Amino acid sequence: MLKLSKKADYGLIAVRHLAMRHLAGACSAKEIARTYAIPTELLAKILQKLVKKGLLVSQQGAEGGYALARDPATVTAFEVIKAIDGPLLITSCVTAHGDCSQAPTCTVKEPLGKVNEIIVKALNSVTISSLGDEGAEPPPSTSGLIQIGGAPQ
Amino acid sequence: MLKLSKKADYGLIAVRHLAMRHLAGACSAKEIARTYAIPTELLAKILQKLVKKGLLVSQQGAEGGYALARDPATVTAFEVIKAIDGPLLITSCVTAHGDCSQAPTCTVKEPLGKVNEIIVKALNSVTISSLGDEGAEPPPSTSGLIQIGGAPQ
DNA sequence: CCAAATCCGACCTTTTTGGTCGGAATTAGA
DNA sequence: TCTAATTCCGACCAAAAAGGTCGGATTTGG
Ligand code: FES
Ligand code: FES
Repeated sequence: MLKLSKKADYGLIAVRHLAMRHLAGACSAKEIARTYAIPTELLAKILQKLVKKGLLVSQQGAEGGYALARDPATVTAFEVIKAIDGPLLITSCVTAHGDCSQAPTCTVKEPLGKVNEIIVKALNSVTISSLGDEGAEPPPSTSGLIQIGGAPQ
Repeated sequence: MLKLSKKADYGLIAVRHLAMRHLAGACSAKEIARTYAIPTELLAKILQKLVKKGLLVSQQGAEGGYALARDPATVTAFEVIKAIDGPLLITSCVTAHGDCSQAPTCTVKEPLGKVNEIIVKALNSVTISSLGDEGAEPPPSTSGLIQIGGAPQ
């Protein structure tokens, strides 16, 4: 259905949270989970994935926790999503075994590939620090409301 | 995982096929299915969905089949996808009951909403007739510059 | 030593997706 | 009129993915 996974969403939220207190110490998974009402163990697993990909660093032991590995301005939403959900491929032909029976006759994967590129570019233009702005200052006037979903019927 | 469903892919292929023989007669689901090695009944159900949404017209009885309801140049990939998979919403918060527990504290759905708009625009810039010719004809408008993060304020 | 925390992998449940089946209604043509 | 071809429609099923949980090992600061 072309939607982001909840894990990726959680990861984005957590990374943004870490970015805001980047210069402070590390932050435990439990604390982040409680702040945003995310299942603790699930968030922990997501964060561990991000550690493995090198986006975060973890400090074990008491008073430990997670922290950003790089500057928030250099980390993009696409990196976080890719680390959690795997490579972003809009075309559904890419199963694990790569055996799309339609591949020889499929006529839409090429134009769709271009769309894929556009999405990646869009996601890459969103840095973690730019996510920070949104929440730090509560928007007093909701003038720029985003409306995309059309009336279905 | 942010990927298109196979049904949507099948639908795109079928619609494109119909577009190529737009001026010829109708085309049976079985014929299309065989051409592209798609399960017949599954394709039929997809086509029926498109009929219900008004993108296709169907002719019952012997020698019947499906045909495009409108000019191929006026139908976009986004319409086909939306008809099959429902409204395109990248944020995972939008379940059927709309009960995202993170909604009050979520800090990423707004910037992600902008990304969503970009995707919709990209999908809307791909018409069915442009799928028809594989001649690498890049859509001249709407796809040149992508800028989302830089809301200057 | 002990408590707090990450780490890690296995496991389960729910939801979504892809695919199938059988039969009713409709239509063109013999 | 009769029949074959075809759309139509809803229910059903199986596989996969997503979301979430658990228990234990390991590390670290006090
Ligand atoms: S369906 Fe796999 S190539 Fe398009
Ligand atoms: S997770 Fe639902 S609002 Fe972001």
